[in-house]
Amino acid sequence: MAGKAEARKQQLIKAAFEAATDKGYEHVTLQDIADYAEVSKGVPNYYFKSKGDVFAHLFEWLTQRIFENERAAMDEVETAEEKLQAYIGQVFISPEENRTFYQLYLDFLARVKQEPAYQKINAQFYEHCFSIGRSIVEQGIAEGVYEVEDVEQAAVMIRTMIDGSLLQWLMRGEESLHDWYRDSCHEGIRRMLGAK
Amino acid sequence: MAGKAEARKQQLIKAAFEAATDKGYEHVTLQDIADYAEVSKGVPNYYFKSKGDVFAHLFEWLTQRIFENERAAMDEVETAEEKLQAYIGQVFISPEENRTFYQLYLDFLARVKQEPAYQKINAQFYEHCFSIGRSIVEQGIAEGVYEVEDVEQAAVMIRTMIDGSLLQWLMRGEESLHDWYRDSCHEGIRRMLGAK
DNA sequence: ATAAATATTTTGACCAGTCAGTATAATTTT
DNA sequence: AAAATTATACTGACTGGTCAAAATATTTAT
Repeated sequence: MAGKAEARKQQLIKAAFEAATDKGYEHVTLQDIADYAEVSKGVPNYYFKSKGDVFAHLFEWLTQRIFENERAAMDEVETAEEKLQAYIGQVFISPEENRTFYQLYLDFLARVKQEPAYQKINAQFYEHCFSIGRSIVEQGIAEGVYEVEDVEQAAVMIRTMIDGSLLQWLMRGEESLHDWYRDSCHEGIRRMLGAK
Repeated sequence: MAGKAEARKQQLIKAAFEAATDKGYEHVTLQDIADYAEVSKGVPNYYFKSKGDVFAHLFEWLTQRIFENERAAMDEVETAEEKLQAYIGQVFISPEENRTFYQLYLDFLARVKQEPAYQKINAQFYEHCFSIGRSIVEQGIAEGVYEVEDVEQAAVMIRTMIDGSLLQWLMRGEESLHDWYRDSCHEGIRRMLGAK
């Protein structure tokens, strides 16, 4: 039963996610992961090489999920401007989800330097983000609504703006600024792209 | 000898900074701080309430120092465009310094949620950053080189862009992209400000 | 089909190591 | 000598990982 083992792993990753959301990344112990998954202490180490291995898989799951949601939101609409709006809208999905997901993402980022595995996962995530940016910019140029010299630069800067905005919103801890950051980010990106 | 105690504290903060740079924030122990300061284990606890207290002071020192350097760089020049360039130039001071300082700053950011004291220190830092942004934007408008509707929004977005760029550069781990991110960030901000 | 044998998964006690903080002793300063 | 400062030994709590035994599932033999 290979599927069974995979399901267990998923269960443990989910448990680690919930534990991290509740207690904060750095305070999660193997015991916590086991408790949240309602299994005994030995199980995480049976399915994963180590605690760090559990978190690496969680990081992968997290970034994959964020990316897929963003991509899916964009696929719902047609024009470049609509796609940008859908993208931003999905990124700034809600204060609750953003707090949970982005705080954990930030915890991972802080450890990228120490964990080569994390760096690779994040590089993949960035690549996905850049591909989203590129497709919006290229389409926008084709539609004649954007005007940029360097598509790659614009694609990268879109994500820069998004991460900077989310980070700042999260750090300021003011729930109510969520809409403001979403709109400011959106507006800033449009100005950067020379939107008509 | 009040000055003596203050000097000792400074020595311990510096030691914590060096230890964190070498071993990574989360791996620094009280023993490390003592070792780097070349004192014995009991000393940090004599001058600070706890290890967390040492780090809180380090965080304050770090953000204060970053801000003062930025402000000083700007004061060297006259026009808004020059000030923006000086600001960006100081932010992207060098790959080595950026890696050290910004990695540690990131470690702190990841813990802002858990530590109310950190949140306050960072709020103060942001306030300083925004004041820099405001002064550049206001002067630029007065000089007729920038054109923005909302000064406060522009000021905040400048820092958003900077933090996003530094974060991404740091995460990608490609030393050589440093100049590229500096220039892209600069260019992006100028476009955002509607620079002539 | 049933029982025995084998393989897989789960349990939880345990170990070895770490570390923050404390207590007390020694030393230096005033 | 008294007070302030520093050194050192110690404690108590905690954690990641191990492992032998138990439970459960799967396969094989009768």
